[in-house]
Amino acid sequence: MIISIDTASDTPIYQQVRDEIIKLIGTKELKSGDELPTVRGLAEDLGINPMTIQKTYNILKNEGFVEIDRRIGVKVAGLKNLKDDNFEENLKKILLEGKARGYSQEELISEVKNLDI
Amino acid sequence: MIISIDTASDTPIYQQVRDEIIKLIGTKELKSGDELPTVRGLAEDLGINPMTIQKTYNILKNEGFVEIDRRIGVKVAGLKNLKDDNFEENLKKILLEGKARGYSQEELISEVKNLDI
Amino acid sequence: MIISIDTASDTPIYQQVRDEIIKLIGTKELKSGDELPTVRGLAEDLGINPMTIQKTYNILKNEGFVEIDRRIGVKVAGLKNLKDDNFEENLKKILLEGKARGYSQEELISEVKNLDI
Amino acid sequence: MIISIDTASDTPIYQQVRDEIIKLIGTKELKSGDELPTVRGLAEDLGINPMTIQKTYNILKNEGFVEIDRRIGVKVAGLKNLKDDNFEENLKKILLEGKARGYSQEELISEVKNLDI
DNA sequence: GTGGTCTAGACCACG
DNA sequence: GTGGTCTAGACCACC
Repeated sequence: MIISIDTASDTPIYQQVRDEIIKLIGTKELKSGDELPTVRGLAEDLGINPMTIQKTYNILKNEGFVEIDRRIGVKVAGLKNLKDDNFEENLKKILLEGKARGYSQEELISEVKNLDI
Repeated sequence: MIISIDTASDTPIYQQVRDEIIKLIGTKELKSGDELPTVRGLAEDLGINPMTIQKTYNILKNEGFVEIDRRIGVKVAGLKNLKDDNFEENLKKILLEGKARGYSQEELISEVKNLDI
Repeated sequence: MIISIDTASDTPIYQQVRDEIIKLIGTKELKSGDELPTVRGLAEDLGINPMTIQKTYNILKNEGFVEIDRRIGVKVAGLKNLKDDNFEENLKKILLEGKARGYSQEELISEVKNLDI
Repeated sequence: MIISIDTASDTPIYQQVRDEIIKLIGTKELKSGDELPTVRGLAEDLGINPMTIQKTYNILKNEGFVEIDRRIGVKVAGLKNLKDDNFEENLKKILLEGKARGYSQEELISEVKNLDI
């Protein structure tokens, strides 16, 4: 599982790791039922504090993306619709920023279509 | 100009104000050349410190969304293409989060189309 | 005389006008004895307050670049060496910034040579 | 790290500190990876408010000269070419001012060469 | 009038 | 420990 973080970024590391894992789910590189690395293992790989990964996994659980089983570990949750007002708000916000930056409707749509290539 | 902020949120106020203003530019409620409220005026309206707005305006200037004219105040910059790698990265990230949440390509595209209504 | 200013810039207008005039002297587009526009005329051309140009001319006089004769107006001063510690300090500062930005000695020297083309 | 500021100057303190740090990078007294003093530490040393240094570091980050790692603090960024139109503009402006002041091409070139001594 | 800078001191998030 | 945010109130430069 390829996750890259940037310790010099101003987004918190736990957040970056969350985003990266969600991206992997979005691209289907991680599918329902797939197991995620252990907290300790991933922390070592990334050279960061295990507590940071712990926090990431808790967030992902609360958001419904993963399930945590003390015996098995962490695995990607079954597909349900995780539609969320807050998410739609954020999506709209960034799409409007795109408009403000001068992107046309067509350009934004092609960004969406490019995801499935 | 209607801007709403949430002082209890964990996203910084200056950031929220930035996002709100960019949304207004995105929806064309603010057009090139329109004047923004004065630093002090907006700060008073929102019940926050002028320096916070000062920071917001400075960021918007650096991002190219507004121009600051000592004589007049702050106004929305002329339309140029403010395409930015970082922005595209963020857009892609949130679109993939949409996929991970179970949104279909069509649903995401209709979000884009809804912007122009 | 072609002078362009940017009212949205954060360098004061009087400063911009000063810099532009000095650039014209540096490129020999303005030579010793040449007359500068009147305060009022230049202010009108640029669409700014005459006091601003007045300030510019005073600065240029104090720096030794121009002479002001109440009867004739403002003209470029005779060539003398206006070497100045402060200037050398500034030059060194910006050259070092060039090094910090990764410019090589050769690149900086070619910038100097390009002035005479 | 020796940084001197002049609180009576009309160039902002945060700007002076920025310039001083860039000079240190330019002279290689600060190299890639070197850690800068903490915000509070440097502020105390200089007898100024921490927010002023905060602003300096933020500017340096945006300009690409430093990286801010939450875990460590602020360090000099890896060498990349930070070439910038605005910088070249400024360089040209001051070089032309040199010509206007009567410096010959050779004198200006020797200023560049002196940097490497 | 406008934006820009600075202070002193507080509180928070991150790791 | 680090940097980041915010306040309340002051003073300054520019036009």
